Amino acid sequence: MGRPGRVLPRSFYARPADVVAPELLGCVVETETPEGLVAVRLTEVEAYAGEDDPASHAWRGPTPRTEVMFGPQGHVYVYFTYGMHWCANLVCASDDVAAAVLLRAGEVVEGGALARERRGPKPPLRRLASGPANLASALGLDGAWHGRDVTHATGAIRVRRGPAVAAPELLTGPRVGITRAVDVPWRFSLRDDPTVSPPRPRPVAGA
DNA sequence: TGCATGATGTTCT
DNA sequence: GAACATCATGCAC
Repeated sequence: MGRPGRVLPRSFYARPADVVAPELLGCVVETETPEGLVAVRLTEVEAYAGEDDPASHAWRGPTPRTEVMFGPQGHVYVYFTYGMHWCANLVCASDDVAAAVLLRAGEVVEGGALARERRGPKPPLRRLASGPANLASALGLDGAWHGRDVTHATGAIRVRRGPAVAAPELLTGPRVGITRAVDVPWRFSLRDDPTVSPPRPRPVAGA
């Protein structure tokens, strides 16, 4: 009974990333593996527009790494960064627009024991899936998941619609951890939610 | 409580 | 060879 609404259809993702992103807040990402099921309610996401967005990995056109974003929407783009972390995006828009939404943080609502096992004993509960690499880790996501379809109710990864988020609970601001297009307010999060990762000061380039 | 820094490897110039 | 959609730790206050 704890399950939220139905699995989001492909049409949900067939819109610009900055439209899809805020609507993903409150929705629940589930991964199912032999180890068990983990479900995370999204509290923080970021939109990346593709080739028109200098901050996007797809900015310079398709590469072996980013070609999933140039494919059909409703798939997951998983990338490895900083030599040790996996991060996950949901591909949006249309086949010829490489837009995606980065999953930045969430609240573990099911499978807490398994998420804890994956993340180790140290992090407090609210930080099990706080931050894009932590979220991916809690869900057990890695390169093996790259390109998978998230729109099938029977798939190993899927996204369920959550309760609608009221406007006052929605917070927008600049994206985190990037050096280009830093002023574009495409970070979306739930106000006052303890699982949202703190904004960190950007390095002052050449100050 | 908050900032500075090291870890660690893939991707692109 | 440099940059990178990050995280945890350590030290200062």
